[in-house]
Amino acid sequence: MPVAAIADTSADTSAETSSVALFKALADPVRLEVVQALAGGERCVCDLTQGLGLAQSRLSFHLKVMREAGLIEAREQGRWVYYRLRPAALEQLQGLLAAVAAGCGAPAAACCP
Amino acid sequence: MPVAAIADTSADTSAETSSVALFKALADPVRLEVVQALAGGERCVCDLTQGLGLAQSRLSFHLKVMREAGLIEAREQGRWVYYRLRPAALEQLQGLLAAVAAGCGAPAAACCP
DNA sequence: AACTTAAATCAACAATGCTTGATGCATCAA
DNA sequence: TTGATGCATCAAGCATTGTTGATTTAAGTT
Repeated sequence: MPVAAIADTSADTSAETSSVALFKALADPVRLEVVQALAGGERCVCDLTQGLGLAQSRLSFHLKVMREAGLIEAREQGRWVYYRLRPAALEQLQGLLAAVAAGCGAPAAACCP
Repeated sequence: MPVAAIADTSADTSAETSSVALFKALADPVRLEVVQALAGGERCVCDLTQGLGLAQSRLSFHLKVMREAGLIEAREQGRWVYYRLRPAALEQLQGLLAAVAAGCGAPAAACCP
C-alpha cells in the first residue's frame, strides 16, 4: 500500500534532520549507489531495482533508511513510487563540512601540563 | 605504545580513502562531536577525553575508526598524541555532495511501461 | 631502578544494522 | 471480480559495531 505507508513513515517534510542520521544514510555501499543513481534526477523504484540488481525488499529497506533520515523523499504516481534526493539535506552536510574544514588547520591548543 | 602502533594501523597517508568509509566515520554521535572538537584545530587525546567526558578506551576506539577511514591523522609528541582532521577527506566528501546535488533536480526518467 | 602517566589494545558482552523470504495491500488490467 | 504487478513490511537469522574494564606499552619522572 504505497500511498499511506510512505506518508506515515517519512521524515518531516523540512528541517530537524540530524546530521548524524544523514551521514548514516550515506554510510553504506548500497545506499551510496542509490544516491549516485538519484544524482541524475528522480527515479522509480522498479527502475532502481533493475538498475542496481538488488532484491526488492533489500532496496526497500535502504530507501526507508534514507527516507527516515531525510536524505530522500518519495512521490507516488498510481502504481509506482518515484524517489529523489532532498537538496536541503545535501546542503546541510556540505555546510557542516565546509565549516569544519574552515578552521581545522589551526595549530594545537596547549595540552595538559 | 603510541608511536609504533599508530604508524602501523593508520590509513595510508594520502588518497584511496573510500567515501563510504568516510561517511561511516562521520555517522556516529561521538565521532561527530570529536570532529566538531577538531574543527578548531589539532588537539591532544587527553584534551579530547576531558572535553567530551568520554572513557579513555571509548574515545580511543572512535579515534581509531576515524583514523583508519582516513578522516583524521595523528601526530606524536613525546608522551601524548595530537589528532587533526585531514582536509583532503573533507574535500572529497564536499566534492561528492556537490556533484550529486548538481543534477538531482532533473525530472523523472520514464519508468517501466 | 622503580613509579607514574598517556594512550593503544584486548576480551567479553550488548546493541545495531543488514539480508532473506514470506506476507499484505494498493493499483491497474481484463 | 479475478488476476497480476509494484512496493512496503514483518520475522528470523546473521554480521557488524559499540561499550566496558583490564591489560600493555612507551615515555617521562624521581
